[in-house]
Amino acid sequence: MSVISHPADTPPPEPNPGVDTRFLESLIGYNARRAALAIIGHVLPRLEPWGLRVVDFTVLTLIAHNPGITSRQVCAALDILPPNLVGLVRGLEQRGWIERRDHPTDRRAQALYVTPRGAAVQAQAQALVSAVESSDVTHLDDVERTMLIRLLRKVYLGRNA
Amino acid sequence: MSVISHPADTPPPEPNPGVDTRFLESLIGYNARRAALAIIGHVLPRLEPWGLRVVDFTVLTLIAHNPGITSRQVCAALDILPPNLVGLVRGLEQRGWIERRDHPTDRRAQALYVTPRGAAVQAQAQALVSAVESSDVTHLDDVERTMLIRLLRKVYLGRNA
DNA sequence: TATTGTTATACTCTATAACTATA
DNA sequence: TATAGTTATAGAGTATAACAATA
Repeated sequence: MSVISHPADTPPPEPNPGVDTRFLESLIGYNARRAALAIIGHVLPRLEPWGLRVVDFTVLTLIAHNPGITSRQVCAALDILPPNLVGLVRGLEQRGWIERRDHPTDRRAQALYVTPRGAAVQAQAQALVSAVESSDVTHLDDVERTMLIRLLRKVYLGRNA
Repeated sequence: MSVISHPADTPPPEPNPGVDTRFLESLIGYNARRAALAIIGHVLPRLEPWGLRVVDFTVLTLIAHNPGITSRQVCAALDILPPNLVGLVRGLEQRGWIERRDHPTDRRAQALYVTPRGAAVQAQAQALVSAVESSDVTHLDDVERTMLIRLLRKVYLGRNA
């Protein structure tokens, strides 16, 4: 595919009058990707003031909502490979937003916690992300939004929507 | 975010029992991305026998459906940057699936066409992709599928669904 | 023997700058 | 002056192998 991301907030690709894209537009994968990139395109520049990328926000959020979570669990939840998480965690730690403590029962692992400052940043960013999703995507009413999420979950989970 | 792609057909990430991902799961962007990656994960290995990646298939399809289309138009339709398309077009050409001819009116541009072999490959691949989408994603009935696509288009186009 | 976190590294994907030949 | 296609290259993002410490 490719329907890509770009500099940050490039205008949405088409409509490209002369070109027939009907087959691609009949594919759920194509449309889901375009929708995801459109939303990320809106969220990205609004997180930039904090120096947060979407991944950073996602990891920070997961730690905020799951005090004491391990790196391994973050990796599993977000499907990030362990080597690629190392830098993300280090970045958040260096900015004083999270801290690592000894894991209570497993001395190999480390328990991750947000600091008070990290919690504040996360809360603001979360509010902002929620707002962007339900304002920029406000072409959808609540029923449609709920329906859309249910259908998407059905696609990637298979029935347990 | 990250909910990534992986080796090719890694099992879908979670469910990760202990971890609270409720906020992320309330986001359309998160769910759309997961759905897109799940589908791509199914399509990818099935295109591999032809040596086609998803981008290759998308470009080939666009040329097949739009004889005489220019590189610039392909870029605009798929939101690929021109430098990144060069290698894709060259690859398809070297395999004898597309050819470039002089553009009838603009001597800077070149018109792209599928060859008979290219058309055959594209038709098979298209049938396969359609089949994968409506079998692996068959958790959705036709009504749901139509609804899902309409809602996704509404997200990235804004009303003209 | 398997797992956690880590380093180092490779590979792919996406983006920028700059050039040529036309328009 | 602007656009189509191209080269070269830089930078993200994603993946693999291998190791020390612990389970």
